[in-house]
Amino acid sequence: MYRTHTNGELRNEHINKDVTLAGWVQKTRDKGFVIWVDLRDRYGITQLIFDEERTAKEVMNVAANLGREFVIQVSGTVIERESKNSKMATGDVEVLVSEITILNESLTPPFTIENDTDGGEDLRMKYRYLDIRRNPVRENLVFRHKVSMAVRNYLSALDFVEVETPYLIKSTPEGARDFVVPSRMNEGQFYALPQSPQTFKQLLMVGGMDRYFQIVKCFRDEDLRADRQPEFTQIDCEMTFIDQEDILQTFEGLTRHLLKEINGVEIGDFPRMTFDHAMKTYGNDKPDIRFGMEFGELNEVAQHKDFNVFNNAELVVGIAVPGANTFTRKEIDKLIDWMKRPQVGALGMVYCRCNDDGSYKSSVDKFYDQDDLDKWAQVTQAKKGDLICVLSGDAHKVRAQLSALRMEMAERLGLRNPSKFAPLWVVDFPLLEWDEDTERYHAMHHPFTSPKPGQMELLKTNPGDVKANAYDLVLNGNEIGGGSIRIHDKEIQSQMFDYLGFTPEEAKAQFGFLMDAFQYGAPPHGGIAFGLDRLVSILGGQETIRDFIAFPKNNSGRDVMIDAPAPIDGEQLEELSLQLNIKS
RNA sequence: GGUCUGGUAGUUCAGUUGGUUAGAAUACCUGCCUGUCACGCAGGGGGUCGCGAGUUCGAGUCUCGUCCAGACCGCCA
Repeated sequence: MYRTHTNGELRNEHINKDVTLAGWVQKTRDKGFVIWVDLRDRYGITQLIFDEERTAKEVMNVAANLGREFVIQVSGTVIERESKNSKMATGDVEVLVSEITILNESLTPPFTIENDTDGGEDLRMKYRYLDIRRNPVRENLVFRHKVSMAVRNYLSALDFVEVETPYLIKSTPEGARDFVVPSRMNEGQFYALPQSPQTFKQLLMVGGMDRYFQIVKCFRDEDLRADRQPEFTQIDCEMTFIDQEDILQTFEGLTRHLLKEINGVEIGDFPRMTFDHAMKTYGNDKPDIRFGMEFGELNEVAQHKDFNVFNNAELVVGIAVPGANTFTRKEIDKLIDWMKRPQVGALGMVYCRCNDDGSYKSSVDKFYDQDDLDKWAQVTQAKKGDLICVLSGDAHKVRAQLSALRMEMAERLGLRNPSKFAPLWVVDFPLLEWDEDTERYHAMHHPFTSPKPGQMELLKTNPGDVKANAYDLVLNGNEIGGGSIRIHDKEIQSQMFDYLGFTPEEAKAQFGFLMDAFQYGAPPHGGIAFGLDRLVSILGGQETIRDFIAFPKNNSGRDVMIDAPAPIDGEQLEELSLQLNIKS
């Protein structure tokens, strides 16, 4: 037996007990006459004591030569400490060691194994197994486990069944790039790793499973972000004989349950907002509604003066940044530069200080008098002390730019409080989205999404206006889930593929299996998928999902610990009938 | 594909206008220390300034290229 207790366990009531402990050496404090060793495991730290009067010389010698992260096993007696440490759970006691075994030595770790490590991101990823020994990382993984279990328990209680779907499937041109896997037994052919189990879960509904979920890895070969990994985990769900309202109710219930169980936060009915309203009011289809700064459209009050920049713009729109009239000219100029960076792409910004005495001072006083500016303030709901920021130009672009400004200002003003939770349903998404590159419409959600009832005809005349039975769940400005009511009729599905530019042959080759299935009594169905990594990080109050993934990839999609991806040897290529054609 | 930031001791960083032997903290090693818990004290070792080229009497510092890391835009149905 390696241990009788963990290192988080011993208390006053264990005094005089003989115990055996095992773990890692966190730190040794060698005073000569006495040596203390902090012994660590997942559960905590227990102080060991070696004392020249009570400890055998050989044992004392071993203790004096312990290094950080050595793995040891000790036996001894629990004793009361002479000086207690109220900051430690085990701080009333220590173990007087009589036997010690070094189970494994350790090199000096390249960074400190402490809550606030001195190690940089890079190094921590390379030695992730050491990083995982640190409390914050370990706690995040345990936190993720708790969320997963809460999801499984909640959905299982509602008769959802977790079914595994295959990872080796078929590549499709829609959506993100696929990761592909060559097939040795089928020369020149490739599997693709799923971007989501979408078609399989629909086939499970055709198969009569009624309610399905799966906590499942998905794969997308696209560039990474702080909140985006090439392999990520979804809570994938699908239900039969339901309409949109059933889905929203069910998964609002799940989310409310998680917020309560995990965060102890009680939230009533989630607000709902149409896609159009979200874009108009927040410039964004995933608005953070923890704070205001709603858009005020100023075309009526700001155009038809002598200011041609506004007169020529499709949209003039502004926000009132609370309490920001204290910004100096220099700070505002810096902000305008920030807005002009290519990442945001604004051409300029007009501002107006709302003075504490009720007067206004704007960067365009030449064109607008106090009455004009007062109207701006009314439209943007600006109060005394605020700073109104106004952008103009192409409506689509300007909304995106103002949205970026809104989020940046919220960040700077500390309005993005991670312990506050503001969920929101965004509904009535457009079915289609115009793609500039290919000059055609493509599915905004995916090609299996059903249009709103009675809108099939509109597809022929105004495809961009067709709304879909599609919805997103937004939490604190992050899309944490999205789904739709699916098409379950072969004819409508064929028409949809047709509108999306698939020839009947292509549609049959790629999704023939699904349309075949629809001919055998496919029931009405729909579902939703949550991004687990993102959900967990938001519930955990943190920004990056990497901290909640045991072995994440870096910015360029590499695993720096195992050094993947890596070349394969000629023999493997030969076996797969592959030849490399590397340029440069 | 693009924009920006960074790369100096094991680690985190400083390094002025281009100028002596490149520093600090921490980690590591040695010794001392009768209750430590961020122990303390004394001493010590430790550098391909990411890599390559250029400018210069002289480059950690300036220029160009390149590699790596991070954030963002494009992309992510």
